[in-house]
Amino acid sequence: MKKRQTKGNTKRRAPVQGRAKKTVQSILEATAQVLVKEGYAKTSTNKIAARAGVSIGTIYEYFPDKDAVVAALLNSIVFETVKRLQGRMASLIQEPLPLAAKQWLHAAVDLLGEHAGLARVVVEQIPRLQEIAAVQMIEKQMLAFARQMAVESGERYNRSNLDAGMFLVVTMVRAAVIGIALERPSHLSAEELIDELVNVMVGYYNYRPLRR
Amino acid sequence: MKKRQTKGNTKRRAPVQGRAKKTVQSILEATAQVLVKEGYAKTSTNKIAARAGVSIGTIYEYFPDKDAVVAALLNSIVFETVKRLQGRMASLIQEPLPLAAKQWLHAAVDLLGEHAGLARVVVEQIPRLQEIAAVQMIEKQMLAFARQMAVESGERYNRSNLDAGMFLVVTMVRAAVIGIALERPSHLSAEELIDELVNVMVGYYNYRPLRR
DNA sequence: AAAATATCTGAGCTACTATTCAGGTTCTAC
DNA sequence: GTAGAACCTGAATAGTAGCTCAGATATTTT
Repeated sequence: MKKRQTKGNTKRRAPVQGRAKKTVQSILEATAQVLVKEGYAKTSTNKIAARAGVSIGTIYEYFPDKDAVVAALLNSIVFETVKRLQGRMASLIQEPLPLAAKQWLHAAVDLLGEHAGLARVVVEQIPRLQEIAAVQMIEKQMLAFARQMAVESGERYNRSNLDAGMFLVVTMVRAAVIGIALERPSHLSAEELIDELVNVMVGYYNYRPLRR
Repeated sequence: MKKRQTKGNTKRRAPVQGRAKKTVQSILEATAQVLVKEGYAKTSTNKIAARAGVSIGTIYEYFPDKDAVVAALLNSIVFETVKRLQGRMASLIQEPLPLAAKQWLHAAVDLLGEHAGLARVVVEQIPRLQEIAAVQMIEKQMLAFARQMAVESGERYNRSNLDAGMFLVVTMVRAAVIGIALERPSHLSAEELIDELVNVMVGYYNYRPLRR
């Protein structure tokens, strides 16, 4: 079935003519649809080809394997969205931190919410998510925020618990954002959950343990 | 391949003789090994049977399908471990909360850490994890802690932000525990991460926003 | 318009997969 | 010791997976 060992031919043609670019685009769109409808495990290159209205061979003209198609889809969605939000993001740096954090969180929750069906599949079914470039990019932004909040919160941190704190903040905020966007109980609004999440963060950064 | 629709025959024999119980046990052990070695997607009933040294038919004598085998494995591990920790858990209720939380977190991190290889596969590759009884059981305990801490922390909460806070705490602590047990960078000890996690919680519960 | 290149097709190959079932073996109860 | 239940076997069924490749079609370059 697989031949993961003999990687050999990971390179494929890049589309150069207009029609080929459209073909690739339709493959990505079909991939999103099949993923949402069938889940990752039942998504096959044959189904993608059928839905895209292209022959199976065409997929392998541009992608070395199934995972490459999925990775390309995710990268295209995230990079496109990040580009759209870039302006808003840039202006955030000037604002007072809790407010900036709040807006960043809103943007992140919205991004996931817009593609909820796909995001659900991606988050809970796709293995090796961390290896995808687009995901790494977003986490890097989160880390920047976390570090800045820690720095501004003053002298409590030494080298070691700064690292620990940042690791936790990144891990926990990621989970919270995903939870708010995809698993939020209907009686809670994203708005109030984000407010409360900011409270968690501010509470933590303001907190001074009695003695260490 | 599958016939999820026509569920029909979900019932199988339960082992009654000693030899059958041993067989089932060896199937579960083999399942754990194959899962760790191959990952969920590449785990097949045939591989499990081969590793367990039983014929493929035997698996279907006791389990209706592949997922049932995996679910049985997880339930057996968690229930067994929970039973082992039951005494420790019970005595926790009396202790002051931050300390109790800390010990509970330690137990949870240890539990995952003891089965790290398997836990990694389970957490990142197994779909519909929430449906497994053993998982629900652990989350329920977590919720109990979160609620008690909120109650003891006094009058800040109204109905709505109490719910929001609990949702966040459960979501975030789950992610933190998994992260500490499975993705902890080597220069950070579980000990200090747990301490810092308790700080996050206590900081949050003590925090009083300026105005609402 | 011919040659070169890009694009696309789909039958076909191999390697699995989950699951069944007819029949054999071992145990337990009478 | 014999009937019947419990247990176990493994060839067989029917299906899907990923992926290749020889060749057809379309576009661009010369």
